[in-house]
Amino acid sequence: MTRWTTDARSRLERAAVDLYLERGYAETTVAALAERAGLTERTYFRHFPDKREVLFANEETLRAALAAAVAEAPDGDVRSLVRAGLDEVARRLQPRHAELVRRGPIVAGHPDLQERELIKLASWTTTLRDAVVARGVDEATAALAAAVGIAVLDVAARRWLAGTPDADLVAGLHDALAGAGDLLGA
Amino acid sequence: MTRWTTDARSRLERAAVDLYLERGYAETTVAALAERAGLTERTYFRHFPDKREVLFANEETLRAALAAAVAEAPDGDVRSLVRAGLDEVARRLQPRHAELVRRGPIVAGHPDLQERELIKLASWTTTLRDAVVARGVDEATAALAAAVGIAVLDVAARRWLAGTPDADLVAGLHDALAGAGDLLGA
DNA sequence: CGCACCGATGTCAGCGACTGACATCAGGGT
DNA sequence: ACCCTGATGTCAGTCGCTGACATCGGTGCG
Repeated sequence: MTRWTTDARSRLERAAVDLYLERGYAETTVAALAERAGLTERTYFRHFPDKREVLFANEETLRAALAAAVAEAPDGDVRSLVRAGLDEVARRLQPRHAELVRRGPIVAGHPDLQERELIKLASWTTTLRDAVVARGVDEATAALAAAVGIAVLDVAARRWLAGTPDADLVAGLHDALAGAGDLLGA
Repeated sequence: MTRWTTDARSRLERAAVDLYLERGYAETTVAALAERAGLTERTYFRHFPDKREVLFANEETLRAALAAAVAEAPDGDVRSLVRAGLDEVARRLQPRHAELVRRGPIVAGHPDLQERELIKLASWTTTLRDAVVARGVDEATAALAAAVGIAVLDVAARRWLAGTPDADLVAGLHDALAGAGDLLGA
């Protein structure tokens, strides 16, 4: 029983997706967004550092899960470490198909938002690299494996988002990894 | 003999690097940058769409060269097409080691600039993919090969920038490609 | 029970990135 | 000579974002 509703943050997230879809991202003012959530512009900026971040709030959770999965993976081989991490992310993405499909067009339509998405991906890459290094792999190998792994995950995820909601992302990821192996190894 | 010096654009580019290094990116005002170049803030924005782009002006040239290299590559195999593109970029990057090392810390210190750099990389990926598709490769394979190829190039380039100016980026790229093949194909 | 403190929010003023509209002015072509 | 073009300057305004300070219900402590 607090004075303020405790879901300010999620109200802002919903208001953002709604308004960005209704009026477009560029045409939506942070003030308008906050008002839709029953808050002030200033309060918005206490929850999110800028106008874009509201669309990427949960990515941090995925990053942590990625690191944890690598840390707890049973085997010490580079390939299986990376795969453990990627699989975990894929598993967690799977139930969010609808949400991501809804958010997709917003991001696709605005370079600013694409940039933000790309830097999240890049942070996954460094996270994955560091987690693999922590398991005893040398830096150079880890950096290469992480970069390639995340790149493949990205391709698989895009394919998955373009398909039906019940398509299996984990399976798609494995296909893509195999495909990449064919391309590079032949 | 025009009324205005024709090198306004390059003056802005030099002023930007200088000031971003002297005072820092965030602390540098576009107005100050333009003044250093003997111009007005408004004029700056007629040459570059925003405060960051001045640091990435020539990337477009590289993108075009990447597309051209793939289009003119002799062999039709996916691997050699991608490799032709990556090699061309690496070759053109080689002489720019000093410049890139100088620009590196600026970009590294500011997420905004990293984002811009990442979206340039992403545009290389789609360019490469489209160029490979134009050579008759199916879309899915091309997308995967382009994503992995650019990711490997990125890793190789970072390694190269961390080393001595005379290190061979093309050779480093080939090493990285081989390394990625080992990782995925084993 | 009262009170002092805390934490989420509101208010206000201000900076800087970016844009649209209009003015200026040398050079080039007619 | 004259008009037109293109790069620039000037001005006003919007919006993202921030620091400083005020507000006020809840919480815990005496």
